[in-house]
Formats: sequence, C-alpha cells, structure tokens
Amino acid sequence: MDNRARIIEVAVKLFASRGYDGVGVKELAEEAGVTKPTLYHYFGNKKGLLEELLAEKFSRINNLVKEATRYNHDLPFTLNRLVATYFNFAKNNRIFYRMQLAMAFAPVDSESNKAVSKYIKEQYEMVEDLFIQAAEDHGNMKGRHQAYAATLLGMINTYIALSLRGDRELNDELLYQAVHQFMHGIYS
Amino acid sequence: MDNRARIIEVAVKLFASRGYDGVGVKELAEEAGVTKPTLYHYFGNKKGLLEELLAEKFSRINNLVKEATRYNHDLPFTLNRLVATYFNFAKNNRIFYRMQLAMAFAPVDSESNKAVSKYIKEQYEMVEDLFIQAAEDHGNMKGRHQAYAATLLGMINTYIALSLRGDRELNDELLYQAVHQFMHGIYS
DNA sequence: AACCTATTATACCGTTCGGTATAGGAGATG
DNA sequence: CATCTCCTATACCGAACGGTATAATAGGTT
Repeated sequence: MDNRARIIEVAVKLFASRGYDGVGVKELAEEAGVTKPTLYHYFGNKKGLLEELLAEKFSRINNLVKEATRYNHDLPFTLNRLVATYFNFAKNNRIFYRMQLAMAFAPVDSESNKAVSKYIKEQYEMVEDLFIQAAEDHGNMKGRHQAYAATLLGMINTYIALSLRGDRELNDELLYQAVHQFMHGIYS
Repeated sequence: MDNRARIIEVAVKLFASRGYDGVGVKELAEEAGVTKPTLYHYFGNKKGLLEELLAEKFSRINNLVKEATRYNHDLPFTLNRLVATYFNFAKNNRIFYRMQLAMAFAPVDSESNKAVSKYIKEQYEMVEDLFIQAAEDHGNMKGRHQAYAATLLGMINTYIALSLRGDRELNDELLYQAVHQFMHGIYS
C-alpha cells in the first residue's frame, strides 16, 4: 500500500472514531508514518483529503446501489437485493460506514456534512426512483416514494448502526426480518 | 432571560449548526453577550456547558417519553401517542432536536456522543419495555423488542430529519402514515 | 551523468484553541 | 455603610490548529 492509500485508510479510521474536527493533520500524518508536507503534497489541504477519501469510497457503494435498485417488477426481490447490498458493504467496510453515518447526521454547516451530502442524496434519489417505478405496479404506493425511500434507508441504517454497536449481526436472518418488517409491518 | 439561560440557548444554536468541536468558547460568549470568565463562572468548562445543557433539555423529552410509553394494552393507541410526543417535541424544539440527532450519530469517541449517549439509551430502554409488555398480548412479537424499539425510533428520527430539512411537515397525516407503516408495512 | 518525482527532516508562520489571573464595577441585601 | 454576588474588561497562558518554506536525500528514468 502506497503512502496516499495509507493516509486515506488512517483518515477513515481516525475520522470514524473522533470526527473530522476532532483529528488534526499532524496526527493523521504521524499515524500514517508520513510527514505533514507529504500529506499536503497529495491532498492540498485537510478538506481535500476528506473530499478525495469520500469520492473514492462512495463511488464503490453508490455503484452497488445503482445496480441493486434496478427494478424488474419484483419488488420483494429488489428490496432484498438492495438491503443485502447495504449489509454486505457495511460488513466489509465497517469503519468507513461508521464515519459516513456520523457525517450524514453532522450539522448542516459543518464541513463533513457538506462534503458527504451529495453522495447521500444520490443514494436517496436512486431508491426514490425504485419506488416510483414500483408504484406503477402497485397503485396504493403512489405518491409515497419519498417517504418509502427515507424510511427504508432509515431502517437499513438503523440495523447497520445496531451491528456497529455490536448488538446485532448482519446475517441473512436479520436481512429477512428487515425486509419483511418494511413490507408487512410488525403485525405478522 | 438571564445570562446562564442565554448562554445555553446560544450553545444549542451554534452546536446545532456547526457542531460541538466546530464552535469555540470565545464565540459562544460573544454571541451570548457575555465575557468568557462569566461563561466559565457558570459551567466550569466547555464540557460542563454541554453536560448541563443536555441534562436540562433531555429531562423534559425523556419525561414525556416515559409517560407516552405507559402501556394500556392498546398498542396502536400507545404507538400513536409516542410518535405524537416525539413529533410535538421536535416541532417545539427544532434546533435542539437537530443538535441532539447529530450528537447521537457522532463518533463514539467524541465528547458530544459520550455526553448524549446515556439519554438516548434511556429512551431506547423505555421503548423496549413497551414492546416487551406488548409482546405478552401479541405472541408473534416475542423476542423482537430490541429490533422494534430500534426501528420505531429510527423511523421517528427519519421523519423528523425530513421535517428539519424542510421536506415534510410533522402534521397529523404524517403521524398516521408513520404509525400505520410501522404496524402494517408498505403493502396496504 | 542529469533529471525528475517522491519524500524526508526541521523549523517556522499566524491564528485559534480551552482556560485563567487580576482588578474592579454595579446592584441588591444586610 | 459594608458586604456579597454577579459580572465586566483586559490581558495573558501554553498548546494545538492548519498550512508552508527550505534544503536535502533516495530511486528510478532518460
């Protein structure tokens, strides 16, 4: 792993545990086994490091979400695939997911939220699109695509947050339970 | 409003918009029309300000949640009352709710998350208790109280977050839709 | 051999950080 | 009048902040 990649990995780790504002450039460089000028050589400034980090990591998950939200007129199947995509990504990128989640809920005027919001919005819109298409097959869902997208992503992130705290494991059983609850509620 | 109260209001406002780490004590004092020594006179240090602020505000919402989660063997009624409690509190304390939400998702090793987590946990446990009691009346819900508490609170916060972004208004219609979706899913 | 890029080591910049020391003023209470 | 509490004004502290300048070194490319 070269220096650039190592700096990014260290940044994800430290931002995830103490936040973007809570970690200094000096510590980032030291932890990556690199000097400050080297860090500035690659990323220009602290914000640049954050942005390049997010661009790289989000390009992966957002591509996966794009594939998973392809609607084939079988909504249960698509929802299962989508939730599975998130669960798998979160399992394989625990630290990044924790970091990204904190930034998604960070104050609106903070640098980290500004940097992350466009990628979150992309995901949001892909899921909305899915429900708009599905509503053509299920009339009673019409006009609720925004609420469905929000609550599905909210539920996904709720379960992932549980797993990040160690309360639950993101396995097939939980996946089934999540999708079933989303589709049919708690009675059944 | 006296100085102490004004400092707290200013702190909520600034922490909500730029985060605990993103706001300095100097700015807090200036914005409250007070000098730094005055701020330190009341709160000892920055962390003390945060803790006293949270203690005051959370004692209100957590008491409301305690009342709302009193189970009377009518789960739909209780859920409606609980969600209404959250929606009303969020409507009347928008800025605080935004701040608290950011801190709830902040990195685990950040001061703001440490300070806020015990209050969140209290809420969580009250809602879990509700579902444990309800499971005695609805056998098929047994053993899922943790997941139900997490997803209900997740959904509540999702809708409140939507309203804080201006996408939705927290009215009776949305309240009905949220509870209905939680109980019966998106099909129906 | 000359050159280029990546990188080091070190030292520095101005600013802001959280926090404190000192001395004194204003208003109510005794 | 004296005292007490609250508060101001100002100035300071050491440490950390983000960021830069300089000069030198090592390794691969032409």
